Amino acid sequence: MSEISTKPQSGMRDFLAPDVVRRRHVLAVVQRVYESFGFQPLETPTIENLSTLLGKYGPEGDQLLYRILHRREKLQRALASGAPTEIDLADEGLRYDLTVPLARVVANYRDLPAFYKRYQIQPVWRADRPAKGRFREFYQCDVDITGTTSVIADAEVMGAVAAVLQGLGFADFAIHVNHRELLRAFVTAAGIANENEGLALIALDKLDKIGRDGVLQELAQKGFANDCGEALLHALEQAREPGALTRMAATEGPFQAPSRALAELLAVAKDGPAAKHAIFDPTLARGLSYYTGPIFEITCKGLAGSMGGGGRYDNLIGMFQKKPVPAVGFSLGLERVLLVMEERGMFPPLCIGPQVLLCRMGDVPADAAIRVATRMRAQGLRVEVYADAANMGKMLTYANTIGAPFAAILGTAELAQGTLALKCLATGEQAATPIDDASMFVNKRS
RNA sequence: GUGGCUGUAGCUCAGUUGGUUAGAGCAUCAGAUUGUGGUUCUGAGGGUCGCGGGUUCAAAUCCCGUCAGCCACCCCA
Repeated sequence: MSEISTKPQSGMRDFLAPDVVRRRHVLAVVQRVYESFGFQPLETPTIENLSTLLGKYGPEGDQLLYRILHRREKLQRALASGAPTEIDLADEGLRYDLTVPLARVVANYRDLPAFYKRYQIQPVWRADRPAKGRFREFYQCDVDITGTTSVIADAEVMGAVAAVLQGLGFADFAIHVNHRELLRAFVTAAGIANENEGLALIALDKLDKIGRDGVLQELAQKGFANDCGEALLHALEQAREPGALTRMAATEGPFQAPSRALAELLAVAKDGPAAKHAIFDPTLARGLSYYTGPIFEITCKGLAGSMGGGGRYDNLIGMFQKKPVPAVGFSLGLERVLLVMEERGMFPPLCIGPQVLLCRMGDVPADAAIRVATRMRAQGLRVEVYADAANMGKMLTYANTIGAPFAAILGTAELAQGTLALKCLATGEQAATPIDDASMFVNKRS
């Protein structure tokens, strides 16, 4: 009697071998490329204090945090207190991204290098509604550089993710680049109050999808005066025209500084892997509230959301210590990358199962089979021993089922001679082979 | 959070206007074949028709509710 659901939790998945090898294939490229840029690995705990997590991502982000209920006495005490609030019931949560844990680490280990370059590949959790390419448990592949406001750092994180995508075979992705200060200047110039900046930017972000009228409608719906919306749209449309960035960079006023910064960033990035991919996009707005300077987002044809995002966050680390430390980072979403690669058939042939199934005939003792398998494995072969006693037809069928390309038949005759009847299942070729030559036989035919 | 679609065997799905004991393919297992597989043939196991209620002589089928999954939007990686 089994009424327990065997499905994984909504928004979370089991990965069987074919999934695992594809994920590993991508992660191997990510790791290799990140390390080639001089980033060093970091891993942090799954669980963080809620005080670490709360207030860093904006109100929507706080809502999506997985919280961990108190245990035992603490829980009893909280429940007994009458009307417990969320804060009374939990003081820990699952990490929501890798940037905030990094900020905590930088504040906690004061002896890190002045320019701490770390990469981190770990799962994060968001209590979001699952959809295509969106999960509640997913992997982020982050690169960050702390301790400098240099444009080199910005360009390097852009270059690192661009190099990863190129290494995986992508050619048609775009890295949208914008600047928080520039957005703020647009919003202010249009006569919109600072506290409504977020609302306005969300509407603007949709310009490509719902069009000019759609954005105006949405702005009106959110209570913005018509001429405010009109002014904002007009300014942004002008900013999208070719040469607008250089023009703004040359014009005194609130647009000048961020425009100059972006122009410089694009100029520097041009000599790295992000060349050809980086584009100025004045409508790009990102949801996370900790960004302060340049912001990035990667898009790719055929993908609804983004493959990755990032930006500069010069005030986040300062929330964990007195001394502010500037930082910039970029995050690739492993599942998004996999989704596109899957749809486009971008994976090379990948296999990991056993190369050889060792078929023990009924009259061969089990310990002899183990001895032979051990000698074969010592040659570097991946060997599975058929566990049950069975006739040969069944064992060969099983070899096909698990995708093993070779079968090694071990009967009393072979055992006496120290050989194996090695069979290539694709061609049917079979030869009596000394046990220690098994890898030669296999490698010659693989 | 909004809108839509779908829930029948492990998987993919049929199932007529509501009508006897709910089917097929794939997969699994067994046998034909106890030292030679992929093909073929024979057979077997496997179902609370998502769940709950209603209408009806009769419900997988119609109605209501609910849950789950998928798609689009929103937001994000």
